[in-house]
Amino acid sequence: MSVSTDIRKLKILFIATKPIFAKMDQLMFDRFKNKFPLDDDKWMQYLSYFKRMDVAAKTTLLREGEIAKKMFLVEKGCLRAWFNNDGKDLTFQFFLENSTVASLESFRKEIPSPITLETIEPSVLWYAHKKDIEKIIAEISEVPTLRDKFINSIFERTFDYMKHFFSFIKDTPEQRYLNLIEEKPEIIKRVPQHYIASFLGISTVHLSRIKSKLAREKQPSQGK
Amino acid sequence: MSVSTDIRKLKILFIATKPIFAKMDQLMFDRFKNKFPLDDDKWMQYLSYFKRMDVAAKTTLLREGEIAKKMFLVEKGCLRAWFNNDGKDLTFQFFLENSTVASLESFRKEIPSPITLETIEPSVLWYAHKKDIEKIIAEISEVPTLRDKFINSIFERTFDYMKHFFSFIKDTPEQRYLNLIEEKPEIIKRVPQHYIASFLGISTVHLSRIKSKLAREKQPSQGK
DNA sequence: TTATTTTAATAACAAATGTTATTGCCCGCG
DNA sequence: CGCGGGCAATAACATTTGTTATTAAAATAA
Repeated sequence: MSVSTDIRKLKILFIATKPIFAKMDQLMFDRFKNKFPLDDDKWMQYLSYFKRMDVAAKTTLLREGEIAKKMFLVEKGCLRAWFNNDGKDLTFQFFLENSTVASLESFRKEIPSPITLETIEPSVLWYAHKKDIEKIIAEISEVPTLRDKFINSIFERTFDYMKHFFSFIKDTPEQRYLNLIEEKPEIIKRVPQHYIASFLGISTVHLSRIKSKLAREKQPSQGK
Repeated sequence: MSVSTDIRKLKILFIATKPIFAKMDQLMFDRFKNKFPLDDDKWMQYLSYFKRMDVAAKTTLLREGEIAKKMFLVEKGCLRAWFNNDGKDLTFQFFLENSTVASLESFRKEIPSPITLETIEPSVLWYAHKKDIEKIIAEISEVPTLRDKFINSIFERTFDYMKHFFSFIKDTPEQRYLNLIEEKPEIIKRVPQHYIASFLGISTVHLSRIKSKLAREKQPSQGK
């Protein structure tokens, strides 16, 4: 259980990914612009920074200890961020379509990443290198309205983490599970349960118990 | 227990505070500059935005539901941020000397604050109004180096919340308590234990148990 | 000082949660 | 197809944690 860093996790980026230098389609283009709100002209300049990659499930994109040099955007698929604690694989975040993905602290400070990034489903990602992302951010930062939008997005992330932390001091695990169903139903549907358990801060057994309890409460009478 | 929003909590700012329009001293000046890194000239322009206030312990600076229009800096004293959940008073953050204090989400988005800000000790604070803080931030944002520093500080806050959240999925309450002793020993010394308990996500009784267990382990033999 | 209120420790009991082990299902791979 | 591994449900038991109540100490106010 603490032994097996299994073989799939050892696949390295350039082995697993076979980058495909496809053209970014309109949908993806719009998503990027939402994250990095430059106008179209500027964008055309920068599009070449981004490369598409097609990866299998359980592919590691960044390993704990490495320094994050790329930022990813999810066109299709599902990822998780996790760290190892005492032999246990603890998942603390999920990423679905339209998310930007990076080991944020490693990316910004160029320190070894405390976390691992890994696909859960086969995924289509776009990535760019830190240097190039920084060029875009620098450009954004010169325009007051864009800059505000960018800064807002950072604050929003902070608020998200705050709220998640709040739920650990105010909610029971059952309530946290219900919140997740309410707020991110896609996660429940697409992510294996044992990953969700660690995200909620409980054991897999306990999550299973919560589910069966909820199921029981919902249909107290279910004649044969 | 859930009933008493006692009288002291109802003291309102301008009753409790008696603003003293003192001159900001050199130490405080330096602290501000650390948070809002403008050069001295600019600072002189802005100093008048800040007002000093002297408040008693248990004074409410911002009540849940109000919109935050001020940001505070702590010259001396200790504050906490808390919210009410199901009749329980849950503390999620402490502020000591040299902290900036605000209901961040309320301050930025001008929405009712989900939290209450309250002094724990008699405190000396400096505050400025949102409009004025925004002027300073706008100015900072025009200078690339200062802007980077500012953005970094936002990220740092995000990382702090992330790490605190991590500790809820990887550590036992006992370990979280030990971490707090290690990382913020001042908090342990100055903050009543029942506030620390909710910060750690446990009951007061349980924190008390943890403490006595640790004390027991430390001195297994303590002859008469 | 005396009287109140706040805070902390402890015990006793109840409830929640973790651990380990077992079983069965499902799915991808040979 | 059939096999093996990953995944989920469940049971049984151990441990942790919460709740309520009691008491004492400490801080604060009158």
